[in-house]
Amino acid sequence: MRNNHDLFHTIHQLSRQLHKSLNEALQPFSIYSAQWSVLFVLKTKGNLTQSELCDYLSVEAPPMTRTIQRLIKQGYVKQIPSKEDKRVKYIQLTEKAIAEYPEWEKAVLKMNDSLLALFPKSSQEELRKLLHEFSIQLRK
Amino acid sequence: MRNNHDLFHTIHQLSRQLHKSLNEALQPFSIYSAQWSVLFVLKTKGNLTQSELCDYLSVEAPPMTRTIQRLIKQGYVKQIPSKEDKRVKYIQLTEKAIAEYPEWEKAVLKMNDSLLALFPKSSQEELRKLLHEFSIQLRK
DNA sequence: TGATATAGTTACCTAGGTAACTAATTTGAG
DNA sequence: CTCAAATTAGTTACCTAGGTAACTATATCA
Repeated sequence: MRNNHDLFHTIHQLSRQLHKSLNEALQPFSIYSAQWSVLFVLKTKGNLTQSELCDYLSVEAPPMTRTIQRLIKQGYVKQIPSKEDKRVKYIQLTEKAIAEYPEWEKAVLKMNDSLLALFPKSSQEELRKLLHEFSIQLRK
Repeated sequence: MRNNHDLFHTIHQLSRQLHKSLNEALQPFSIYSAQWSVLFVLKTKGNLTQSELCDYLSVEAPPMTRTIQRLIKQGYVKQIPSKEDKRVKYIQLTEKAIAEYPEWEKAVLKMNDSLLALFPKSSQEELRKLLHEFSIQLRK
């Protein structure tokens, strides 16, 4: 019983800590973690609609709208109206974003590595596996 | 490399999902997860100062001030000025909070159980262990 | 005693959630 | 086949949660 509180609390705390580190790594580039997550998905998956972005990142539509509007203001992303469905907007990385992406990625990978440096590779794998299983069970 | 993004993303997502469930469980009582976490610590550890609460919950002082002020407004908690140090305020559960606590706890435990029901006990233990180790490594 | 540290607050920031809405599309009953 | 009803994509407004910076008041220390 006590243990479940602790388990959930540890997950929550870890999440905040990782977020904080990510934001530190991205600070020199004036982007925040929410924006980075969108840029990352777009870079790896190609152009997506906003709802596809929501699905990939498991985020509701309203925060996604906000993040995208901010990325547009920063000139990192463009909204491209779909021709088949007038409701849909595809999100596309700009040249500027593609040019700067490697720097962002370098900073993020460096931070990730430093966070995981002291945590054995085998434990990382095990943790990844367990979290994934848990996460799937929750969705049932 | 990709894997680290996934690992961190999964933790983050899990954290939000658990939070959401906790808030659902607490909704009938009009308290939110942040308030519950304070009530829980006070019940198990006894009266604490605000900074002790911050330490236990790994939360910065300003959000703690807000959560406590809300609990005061709801009549669940009292601030008791320390006699030795005029800066310090001890936080104490009210009679009302102590009376209602068992209901809250029942709802939370029920939700926790249902979230973990499909996730084998041994995996839970393993996950707890790994998260704890990781979390300690990060603090180094 | 003057400099420094600590407890708590205030103001303002990002992140994510729900509810209510608009506009466009899909469905299904007649 | 058609048109009203239901669904879907995205936005707006407003909520909780947590963070930093700057501040006040008190304590500690050199």
